Parts: sequence; structure tokens; C-alpha cells
Amino acid sequence: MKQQEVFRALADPTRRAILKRLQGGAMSAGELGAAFDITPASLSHHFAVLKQADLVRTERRGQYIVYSLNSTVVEDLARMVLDLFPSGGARGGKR
Amino acid sequence: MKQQEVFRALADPTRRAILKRLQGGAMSAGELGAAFDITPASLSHHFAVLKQADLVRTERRGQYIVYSLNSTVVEDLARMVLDLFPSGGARGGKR
DNA sequence: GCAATATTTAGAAATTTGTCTAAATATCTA
DNA sequence: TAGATATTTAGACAAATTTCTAAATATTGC
Repeated sequence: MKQQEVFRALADPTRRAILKRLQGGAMSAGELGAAFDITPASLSHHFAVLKQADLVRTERRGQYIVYSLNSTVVEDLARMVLDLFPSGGARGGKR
Repeated sequence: MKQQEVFRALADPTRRAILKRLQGGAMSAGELGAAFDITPASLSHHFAVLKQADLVRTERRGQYIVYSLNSTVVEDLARMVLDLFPSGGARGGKR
């Protein structure tokens, strides 16, 4: 897993909002972008960053390109975060 | 908790390395910086970002300023991350 | 108080990032 | 095939970020 790509991807609020929005289920780029006040081109850029970090998956469905969350990453992601703190190894403290 | 500050802080590899290094215990700025090939001024900048995100604490000890991990944030941090994914509420899937 | 050490602040330069417009590519439908 | 819709790519530009050097601040010990 590309740690740097992932953290970088999460650093932008628009991208986090995109991930949030995808919790509701897969969505086309246009549908997804309707919630944001930036151009499709800018959106596309954000999608690319998320994809590079392997946080989302894409599938062309006819005219549309459908985005979905890559949920398998969540575990790695959680590990990466916890790994930044002590006692994060085996069932961290405080649990 | 300032979500944006935290994610932004974690986006830089040097800052993540600093956090990692602090896992070994509290350390003065100089000691901490010895591991990196950047000037004290640049280091200081990174410290400021980490502090703003409330990820580290500082305490002056004589001439030195000692940095330590703010471990209490780990739970919030984990929550923020998991919150970006579905089924993140109660003991997510795949566990 | 003064010199030495530790760290931060200020200001500038280089790089990266987010956004835009314009153009390109892909698919659908008439 | 042509036109309409959906999305991405290319190139430019402004804003943010990382880094540097030089100077400022804080503390220790003589």
C-alpha cells in the first residue's frame, strides 16, 4: 500500500467529502460531482488522486463512469494510522 | 478536534517520521531533528504544524524544548479515519 | 552581563497543489 | 455518421507548502 499516496489523498477536504459521499453507494462521476462547486475537470483530478491511492474503484457503465469505495483499504488505513502511535501494535491500550 | 489540521499534518512524510520517532519517548527538538537532513528552522516549522494539529505536546526543560506524542488523539484520529468508510460505526466488517 | 547553545521567527525561493478553460476521448441515440 | 452527453487530459495560473538563510529569543554557566 502506498502510504504516502493515501495520506496525501486524505489531506484534501473535497476528497474526504467525496469518500463520505460514496458511503451511500456507488455513483457516477457526474452524480458525485453535483454536490461540489467545482468544475468537472477539477473533480476528475480529485478522482485521479483517490484512485492512485487505491481508495476508490472505477467501472465504466455505458456513458458513465461509476465510482465506488474500495473498502478493503480501510484495514490497512487504520493500521497505518495506529502505527503512528505507541501501543498500536497488538490491540492498543485504552480499548 | 481540527480534522483538517490533523490530516494535513499527516500528509507529510517528514512529519510522520517525527511522530514515529517520538514513539520511543519524549525528545528535545535537536535530538529529534538529528535524524533528518533538514535545517533546524525547517524542523521547527514541522513541529509547529504537528502542534497545531494537537498531535504533539511541548514542554520547556531548561535550554531544551521537549516534544512528546499526544497519545490521547489516537482515538479521535482512528475515528476520523474509520468515519470515512462505511460500516465504520460499530466494529467494522472483516475483523 | 556575556558568550555559548537551543529553538523559533521572518522573509524569500522553489516546488507542489487545486482550480480553471479549452480540447480530446468515449459512448449513446437518432 | 452526426450530435449530444459524460468524463478525462493538457496547459496555464494562483495559492499553499517546503525549504533555506539570517536574525531574534530564551536559557545556561562563567
